[in-house]
Amino acid sequence: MTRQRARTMPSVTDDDMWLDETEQLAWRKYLQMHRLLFAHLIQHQQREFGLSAADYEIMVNLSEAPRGRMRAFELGESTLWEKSRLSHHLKRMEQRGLVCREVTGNSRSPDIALTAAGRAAITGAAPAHAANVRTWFAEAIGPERLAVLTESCDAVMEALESHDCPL
Amino acid sequence: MTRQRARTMPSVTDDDMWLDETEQLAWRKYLQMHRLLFAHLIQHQQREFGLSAADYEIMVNLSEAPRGRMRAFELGESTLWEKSRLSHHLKRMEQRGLVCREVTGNSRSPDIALTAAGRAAITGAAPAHAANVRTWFAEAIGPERLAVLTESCDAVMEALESHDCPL
DNA sequence: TCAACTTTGTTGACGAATCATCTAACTGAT
DNA sequence: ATCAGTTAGATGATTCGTCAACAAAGTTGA
Repeated sequence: MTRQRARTMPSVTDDDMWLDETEQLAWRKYLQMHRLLFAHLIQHQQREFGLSAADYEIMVNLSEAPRGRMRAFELGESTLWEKSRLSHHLKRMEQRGLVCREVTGNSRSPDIALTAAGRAAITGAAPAHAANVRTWFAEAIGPERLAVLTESCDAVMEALESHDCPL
Repeated sequence: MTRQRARTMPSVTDDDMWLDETEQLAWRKYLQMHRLLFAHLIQHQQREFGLSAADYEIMVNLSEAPRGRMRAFELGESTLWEKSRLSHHLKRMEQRGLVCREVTGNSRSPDIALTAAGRAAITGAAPAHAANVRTWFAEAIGPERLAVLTESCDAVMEALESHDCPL
């Protein structure tokens, strides 16, 4: 599996630098699948519930939090978003009335909490979203291949962690 | 009361609407893997070569085209981008000197072609990109699982096409 | 107590993506 | 030839995401 025939200098004409046919196909198909799947999921959710993927991600995290409230940086950790993106997006969601900032007794930065409208929005959207993920992803792939996919995801993430890049 | 299992109609209270543990895990892991993988790929390419994922996608298509030139709508078909996104992005790439618009003999809309600088940019970046995709994706997953993944992608795309949504 | 440092969060500017709209060119039928 | 319908492409407004800089606390240490 390792690439034998390593040369002294990388060159664009050197086949070893490139993906072979199968890898190429797998990669392109993966890219296409991901793009299509997300186009469908997002479009659905946007059209039916007015929630973007970003909105949804925030609100799922909030709704699963112990008391329905989290500090902004905790949201940042679970979503892996940049803090500025998070800040900007929370401001917009606050203006739309989906979340609010509430100061807890002590004088730390405020918690982010779902408003009643916000909670209604996810609980309204979640079933349809779950159903879509199920039919288009989980059921389409099927249990055996899904298990393999999960392994593959682990393998990729391990490779990312071990191989150079601390990101 | 609402907990009894509906048989005839789908319902939000029906367990069948939700993802089970395994599906849930698979989906979240997939989301996380994709996010991490792309963060690494894009960051690398951006940092080392100043090319975004979008730039790269355009230029790969152009470099593989018969005579290194394509009509804009052909690029649109192979990238699956919206035409306005394509138009905006091509304008920016043109301003950066990566591509140019060239009118071919007859009076149709101009072809999009790589400039010398543009060609140099991909041929410079492509090996590193291919190597990254290989180590982080193809080799990490391994040939057997990669084959299964490819099947899964096909299955998802079929499901998307058959099931309602014309997108 | 004071200064350096880290953590948490905000802001503004700019690049990128989407949507709706608009234009020009091609197609084809009368 | 002309009018309608489609296709290819551009544009502007709006929104989203990133980057860099900033600010306000909290922490550590002399």
